[in-house]
Amino acid sequence: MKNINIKELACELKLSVSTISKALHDSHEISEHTKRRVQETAARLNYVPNPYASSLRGRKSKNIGVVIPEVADSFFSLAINGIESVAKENGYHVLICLTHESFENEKTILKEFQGRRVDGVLLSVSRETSKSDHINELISNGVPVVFFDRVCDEVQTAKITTDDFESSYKATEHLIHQGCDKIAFLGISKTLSISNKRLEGYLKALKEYKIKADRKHILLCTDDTKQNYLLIKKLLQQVNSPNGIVASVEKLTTPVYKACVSMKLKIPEDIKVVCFSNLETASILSPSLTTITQPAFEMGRSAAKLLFKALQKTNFNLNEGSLVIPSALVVRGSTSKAKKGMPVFSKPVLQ
Amino acid sequence: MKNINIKELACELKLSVSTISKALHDSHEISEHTKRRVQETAARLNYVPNPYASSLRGRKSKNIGVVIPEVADSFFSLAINGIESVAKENGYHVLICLTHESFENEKTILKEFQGRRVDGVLLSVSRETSKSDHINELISNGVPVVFFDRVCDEVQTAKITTDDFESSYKATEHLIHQGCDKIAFLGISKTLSISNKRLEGYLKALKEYKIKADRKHILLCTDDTKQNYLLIKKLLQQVNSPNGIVASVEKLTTPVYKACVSMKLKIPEDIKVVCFSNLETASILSPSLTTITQPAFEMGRSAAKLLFKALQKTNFNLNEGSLVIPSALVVRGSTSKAKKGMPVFSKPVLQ
DNA sequence: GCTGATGGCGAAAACGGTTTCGTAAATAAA
DNA sequence: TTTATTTACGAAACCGTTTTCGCCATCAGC
Repeated sequence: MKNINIKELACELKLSVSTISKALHDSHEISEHTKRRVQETAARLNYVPNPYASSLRGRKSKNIGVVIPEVADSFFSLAINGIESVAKENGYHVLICLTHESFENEKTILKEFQGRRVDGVLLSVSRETSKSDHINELISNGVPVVFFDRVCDEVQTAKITTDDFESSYKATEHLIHQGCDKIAFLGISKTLSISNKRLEGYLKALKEYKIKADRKHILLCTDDTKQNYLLIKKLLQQVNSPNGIVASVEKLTTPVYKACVSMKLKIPEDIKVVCFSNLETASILSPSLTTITQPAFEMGRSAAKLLFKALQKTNFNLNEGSLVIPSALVVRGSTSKAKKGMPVFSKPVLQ
Repeated sequence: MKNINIKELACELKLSVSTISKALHDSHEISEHTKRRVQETAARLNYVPNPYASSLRGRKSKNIGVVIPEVADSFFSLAINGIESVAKENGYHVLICLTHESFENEKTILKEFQGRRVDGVLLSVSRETSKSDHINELISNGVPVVFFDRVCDEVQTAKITTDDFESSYKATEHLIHQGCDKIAFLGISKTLSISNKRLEGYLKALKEYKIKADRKHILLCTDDTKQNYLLIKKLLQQVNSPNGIVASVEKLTTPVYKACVSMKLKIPEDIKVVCFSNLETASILSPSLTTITQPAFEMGRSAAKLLFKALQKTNFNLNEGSLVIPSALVVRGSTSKAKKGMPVFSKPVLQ
């Protein structure tokens, strides 16, 4: 059925446009009788308000922007689920914008958001992002921003993160306890908050256990899976080849496993692997993967909740809303000391 | 820097609002000199046009809606990548709406879209969707809809699908060739297009190879992973337990593998598994998973391209744009006849 | 019977752009 | 020189809502 606008609806009901609008918003100015009449006729004639007219007048779009590096990643897709659940509760829509890990893309997107296409932004920065002017400008233009996972420390706003440092420390410590003494760390960025904190946690653990950190064991991966595979393979070919790997992001899982297969290294006998990952399939990998599982859904939810608080109360101070939600180390086969019924190739060196 | 509107910009330049608007849209009515002046000042004063004002007047939102059951799924997240790439090329934004497989949610979302929040819709219906009035109403209100993957046959519009019937046939045939004679099919809906076509392909293969279809081997799974696990376990416990499984959606992978582990059934020795899936980790599962890999990215791109064609040409007939993009059967360990160095427990029955 | 509240509604101004139409000056054609 | 055309711009309508303000009627209080 053809859709009408408020003017036609007013005409049909022989009421003014303003009365219709008020009736549909349940205003106290309008009698119950009229409200019912309006609502019934609106439903009958298939009236759906034009959101742009409302947004223009009301200065709010009922959209929030979610700016993330990519969507084909368990962490981000679970976070989206969390965000969407809160958005829905608040009658909001979710605009997903992908930076594809490009700083330029991120700048372009945030610039556009200054036009008020969205009322607020949930942001997980690209791995190229090291400056934050574009974010501060958005905020200074009145669009609240809440970071989640990948933050810019110098921006004064709420940040929902997980305990990157501690969990990376735990992951590394776990590898050490399992007998690794040459542990590699796979990062994805020199500037990215999470990558650095995870690196620091790793280094702290090495230091604590008196293991000398080796520059050659710290690998900076790229955005390309194929290339990462080659880089990891090269890592495994070097003279002092590692017997443990901490992979700081999920997308490195497949290249790590494949590189090991190609190098005929058995996990966990020859090399043990732990990965920051939310892959549902971690438990059915060959071998099952020990992971640092991030609270992706909760992080999305918390970030969105905070954003909506800021949108509701004008004087809400986002600086005080930051939250750290702990990740969990889930120990599985890829770091076990010896696989049942299988020969042990690597000797535990510590413990 | 504080953001200004077109009126203030006009004031600053001592020009009229209409001249500014035209200059920024590179209208022939405006002199090159003025255009440059306007563009420079606009950039300097940080002018970002309000999209709602434009949308209201111009009757287009520069948004497309993507309505899908869920986002934490490789197929859909890859499809989103494809969609987003095309949207970006066209200067559009992507509004992601999740139905969570609920028909009611789907109806609510499409109803809202009648308000013109989006210029067009890419839709993959929920598994509960069996009627299509809500879709037809949206279309009859002038919002073009392109289906992808999960379609409603009776709706007259473009559909981008993959060869569900054929690939399911191939998957089943492959299992038969590998020696399975009791093959189970795991579906997710009685009404869903893909589920039914895949079921038919499966049945066709059984018939072709003179294998009697067994009602007890056709399982309707739910939306809950835990429950699916239990259902599959029950399937494997029955008297005439299957020695092959065709799982029609990706999310069934984990429960299938876990159910097999719990039943102490070895894949592929005791039971072979093929799954419709775009999981990147398929190749590193234990054992690696034979998949029907759908062209998710391409399907997203094609659907989006078609939608934009319809948005550009007013008389474009979407009925003629339908496309079937073939899936690929990628044979891996979960269906191999015998694993190297491992005893073969199940005997090939056919061939 | 007069004043002050109150309840129920309508007219009109916003919101910030785009687009149509008009017009003055400059240029070209006659 | 006169007329037609082109160039470059401005005024104002318009998109569909929301919201402010004003109005009239009714009613209570005195």
